Amino acid sequence: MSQDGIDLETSVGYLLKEASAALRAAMEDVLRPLGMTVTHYSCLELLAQRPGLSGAELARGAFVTRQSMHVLLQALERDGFVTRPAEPAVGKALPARLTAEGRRRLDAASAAVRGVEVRMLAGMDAADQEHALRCLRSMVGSLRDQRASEDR
Amino acid sequence: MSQDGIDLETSVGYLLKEASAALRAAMEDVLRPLGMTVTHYSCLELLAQRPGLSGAELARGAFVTRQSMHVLLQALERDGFVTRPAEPAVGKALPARLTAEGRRRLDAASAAVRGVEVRMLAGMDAADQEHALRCLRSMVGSLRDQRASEDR
DNA sequence: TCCAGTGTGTCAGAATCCTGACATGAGTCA
DNA sequence: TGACTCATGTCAGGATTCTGACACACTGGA
Repeated sequence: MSQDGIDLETSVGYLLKEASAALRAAMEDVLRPLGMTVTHYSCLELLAQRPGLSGAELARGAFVTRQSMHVLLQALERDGFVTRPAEPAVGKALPARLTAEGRRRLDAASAAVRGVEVRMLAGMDAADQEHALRCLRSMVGSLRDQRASEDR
Repeated sequence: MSQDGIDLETSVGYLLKEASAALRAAMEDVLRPLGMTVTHYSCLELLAQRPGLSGAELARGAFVTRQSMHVLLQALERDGFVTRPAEPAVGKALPARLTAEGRRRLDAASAAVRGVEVRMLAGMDAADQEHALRCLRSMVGSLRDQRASEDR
């Protein structure tokens, strides 16, 4: 078998993907009864914490392209969960904001997602969680540096 | 702002998604010059470590549906990287195996991906990595238990 | 023996997301 | 002022993935 390759059982990268997939599946399970998708929820949650974000900024925060966020925002606006000015006040960016209805929908979804996260962290004490946060931030930072150094 | 919602800066779930997205982007960057996609690579790596896996098993290991893995396997077989018997020896499962050419392709890709993982873990010592592995395994386990208890 | 349950391969259609491209507005610098 | 770069919104097309469905094969219990 020529011991090269990456051992899946001890690969941080594989575990990372596995955990992310499991989290996404669990979120889909609790969001489906609410008629929401994960990207749906991510967009609303971002807007709640940082009102006035533009479509491109929301896309970066939700890890999708701005084209995908564009169609999502159109749907959210059509359904009355989000409002955007008809014309940009400055530049081209259209700052989006939650409507009262959007906030209501988000509150239900947010509670469900928080439940998922709590259950995900069961079995880990506060020190473990703090350490996990530091490790994840370190990984993100290292990957970003590496990517930037390849000028792209 | 009514302090509900999930603080994105301190949410393990958000960081998890961010790290996973960054890892995937970095892998795409190094695999693109080799003419491979991440799912492509995942399938080959899985087969190298566990020869004879069926399409459904590969799908679970690569976190896609078995329908998606089905079309991927057709392409890999057409390109001569993977072989499968024309008829199942037992049951319906068709055990897949890497060809010599597939193994060659994988070796190059595997080295590139290992480089990404090494750079991702830069700044973390052995103890940190071991701790991160335990945390990730704990999260996966908790999420799976929760999902199983809802019988689906 | 029969039969329900589970796992697998496969086909067809739909939904989702991305790549490519274009035009516009703002900032920078010579 | 004008050229250049960068970020944004938007449209069109294509690629990828998923959902739904069907048929078949093994297993275990009634």
